[in-house]
Amino acid sequence: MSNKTEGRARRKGAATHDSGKVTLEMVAAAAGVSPSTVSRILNGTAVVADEKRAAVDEAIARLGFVPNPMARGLAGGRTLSIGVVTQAIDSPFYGGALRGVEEELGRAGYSPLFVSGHWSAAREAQCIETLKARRVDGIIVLTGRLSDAALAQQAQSLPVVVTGRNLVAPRLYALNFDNFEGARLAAHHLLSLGHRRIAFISGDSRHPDAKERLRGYRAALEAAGLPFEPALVLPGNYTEDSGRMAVERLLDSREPFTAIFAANDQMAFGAGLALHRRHLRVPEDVSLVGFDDVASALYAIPPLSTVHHPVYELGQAAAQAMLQLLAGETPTAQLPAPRFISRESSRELQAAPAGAAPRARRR
Amino acid sequence: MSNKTEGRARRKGAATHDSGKVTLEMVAAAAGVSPSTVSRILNGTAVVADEKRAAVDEAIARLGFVPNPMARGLAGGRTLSIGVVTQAIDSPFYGGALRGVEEELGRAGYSPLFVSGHWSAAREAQCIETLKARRVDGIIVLTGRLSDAALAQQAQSLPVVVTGRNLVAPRLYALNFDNFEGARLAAHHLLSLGHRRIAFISGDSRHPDAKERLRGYRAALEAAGLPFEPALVLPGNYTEDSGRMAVERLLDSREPFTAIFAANDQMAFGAGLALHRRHLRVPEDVSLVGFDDVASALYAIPPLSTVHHPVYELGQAAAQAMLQLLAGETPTAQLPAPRFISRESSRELQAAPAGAAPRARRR
DNA sequence: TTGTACGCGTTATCAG
DNA sequence: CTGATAACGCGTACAA
Repeated sequence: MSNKTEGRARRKGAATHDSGKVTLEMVAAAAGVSPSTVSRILNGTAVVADEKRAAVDEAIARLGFVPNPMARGLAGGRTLSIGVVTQAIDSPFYGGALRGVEEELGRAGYSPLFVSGHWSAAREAQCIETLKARRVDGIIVLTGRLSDAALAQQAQSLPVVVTGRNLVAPRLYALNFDNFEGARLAAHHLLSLGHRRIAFISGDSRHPDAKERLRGYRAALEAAGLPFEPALVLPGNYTEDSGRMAVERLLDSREPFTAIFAANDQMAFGAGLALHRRHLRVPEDVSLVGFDDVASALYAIPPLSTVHHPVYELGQAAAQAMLQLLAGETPTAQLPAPRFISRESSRELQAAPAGAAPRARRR
Repeated sequence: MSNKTEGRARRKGAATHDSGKVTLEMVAAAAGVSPSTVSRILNGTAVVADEKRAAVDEAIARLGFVPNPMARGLAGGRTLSIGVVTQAIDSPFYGGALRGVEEELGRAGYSPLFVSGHWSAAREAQCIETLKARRVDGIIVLTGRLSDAALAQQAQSLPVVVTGRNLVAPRLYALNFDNFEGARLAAHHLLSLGHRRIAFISGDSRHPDAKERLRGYRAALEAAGLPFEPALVLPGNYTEDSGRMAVERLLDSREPFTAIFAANDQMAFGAGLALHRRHLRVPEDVSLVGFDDVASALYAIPPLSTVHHPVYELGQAAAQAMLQLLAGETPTAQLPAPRFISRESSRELQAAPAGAAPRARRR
C-alpha cells in the first residue's frame, strides 16, 4: 500500500495546486476501513456498522475531505450538474428563474450550468451540445425556441424539463404557466374599468406563450361581447423598443383607443415611453397594463399594473421536476395560477369623448 | 485488446444512457494510432506527423468524438471551468457582466459556474467552498463583500480575479472601474447645468465603490467651490426602495435642493417614484441622475441621465484576465473610462426662487 | 456487513 | 515523433 501512495505522490504534472487535497483513500486509511466502505457511507449505497460509520464521519470532518466531482463523474456516470438553457442570462425576466433553479438544485447537491441561447434555435442546439459534452445529468430548457420534436429527441438520451410549452414525451416534463388565463385576467381588468378599445401589443407569434397571451386577450373581449379589431393588435417582440414602436404606429394610425395591454412588461415600458414622448399621460389619458411583473414594474412611473408571473417559483419547480425525473419518479410540480396585480398605470375610463383617438398634446 | 473492450461493454452500473459515447480510445483505433497521439493532437502538446494528424482529425469528425471533461479533469488536474461568484444572478446590474464572462470564457473552451453570494460575506465564502469542491480552475469574484485578506488567501490556492476594488496579491488580479471619476462626471454635469444644491443618495459605505462615488461627488462640489452639506447626503443601499425612502426623508427634512444624484440607477428609480408620489416632476422640478446605465435606464420615464458603467466589458475583461492568469501571464485587461450619458432626467436649472425647497404640490 | 479489484476516459512520463 | 503504461479519485460487481 505504501508503495502505491508513494507512486501517486511522486507524480508530477497532476493537480497544479495540491494544497491539501484529501482523497477518499486517505479517509479510509485514517478511519481504518476500506475505501469502498467510505464510498458506501457517502452515497448511502449500503448499510454500514454504526461504529465504522462514526469513525469515517470523524475522519472526513478532521481531514476536511471533499469528494472530487470529476472522479465521481467518471466512475459513477453522474456529474451532479444540470444544464440550464436560457435565452439571455441578463434578462430581467429569466433572472428570477435562474435563482429559483440555483437554490432548489443546490439543496440537493446539484449545480446548475447556465448557458444562453440568445433566442436562436441554432445556438440553443449548440448549447445543448456543450452541456452534453460536459456530461450534465439533465437539461432544463427555460422557454426555448427548439422544436418539440428536437426536445423529445434530446429526452431520449437525457432527462429534460422544459418550461413555456405543453408537451408530453418520455423522460420529459413540460411545465407551463397559464398564459391564456393571465392575459384574460389582464384584459378583463381593463374591461371592468370601462375600457372598450384596448390595444394589444403582442409578442413574437413563434412563441407559444405569445400566442396564448393573444388568445387570452381575445377571449376576454369575446366574453364581454366586444368584436375583435385587428387594427388594435400590434406586433412586438418582447423588447422595450418593439413596444415603443408599436405605440408610435398605433398613434400614427389614428385608431381610437383608451388602454393598452402589452404582452410583457418590457414592451409596456417601451409603450409608456412612447406615450410620454407624445405627451399622453398614464393612466389619465391611457391605461397601460403589462405581463410578467418583473422587478422593475413596481418602480416604473407610474407603477405598472401587470400579471404576476411567478418566475422564481418557475425555476424552483423546474428544478424539482428535474430532481424527480432523475430519481425515476414522475414529476408533479405545478405552477401557481396567474394573479393580476393592479397598480397605478390603469384606472377607470373617464367620461371622455368615447372613441376619440388620443392625440399628441402640444406642450 | 478485444477482451478489454468487451470487458467495458459488459460493465453495468456505469453511464446510464450510453447512447453513442465515443472515446478517445476508439478514435485512436479508428485512426490506427495510439491514444497518446490522439491526446497530443487534441491538446497540441507535441508535434505530430501531418499524416497521422489528418487520419485522427478525420476519425474524430467521422465518429463525432467529444472529449470527456470529467476524464480530462481527473487526469490533467484541470476542469476547464471557472467559478464566478456574483451577488445576485438576477440583478439588472450583474446580468450584463455574466454575459461578458460567459462569452469570453466560452471562446477559450472554458465554462463558467455561477453562484450567488446574496450580499453576505459568509455566503460568499461558502460559495467559494462549493466552487473549490467542484475543482474549478479559477475564481472570478464580481464585487464581493469578502475582505481583501480573505481574497488574497484564496489566491494562494487558486487564481483569482476580483472586480470593484484595488488589491495586489500574487495570482490575483483586481479589475476596477473608475467610480470616483464617474461620480465626479455626474456631479459636474449637474453643476454645469446650474444646480447648486445637489442631494446625493449613497450606497452602502462598506462597499468600496460606494465610497468612491461619494468621494467623486464631493470632489466635484469642491472643484466648484461649493461647501459640502451633510444634510444633502442620504444613506441608501443600492436598492430601489432605499432610494425611495431617501427622497422621502429628504423632502420631509425641508432641506432645499434642485437636483438628486443617486449612486446607482436602481436608487434613482426609487427616487423618481418618491418624487412622482409627491407630485414633483423630473426634470422640470428636480433633475435626477443615476449611475451604472442599466438597460432599463433608457426606458425610464423620463429616460435617465446616468454614468455608463461598461458591465459587459467588465465581464469580458475579468474573463480575459483569468485566462491570462491561467496561462501564467500577467493580466493586462483594463476597463474603459467612465462616460456620462445625458438623457432627459436632468436639465438646466430654471430661474426659480433660489433655495426654495421643492414641495409636494397639491393635485 | 465488508474488502478486493477493476474500470470510468484522459493525460503525463518515460523509453524507444 | 510515437507508443506503452501508470496514474487521476471514486463507484460497484463480486467474493468473502
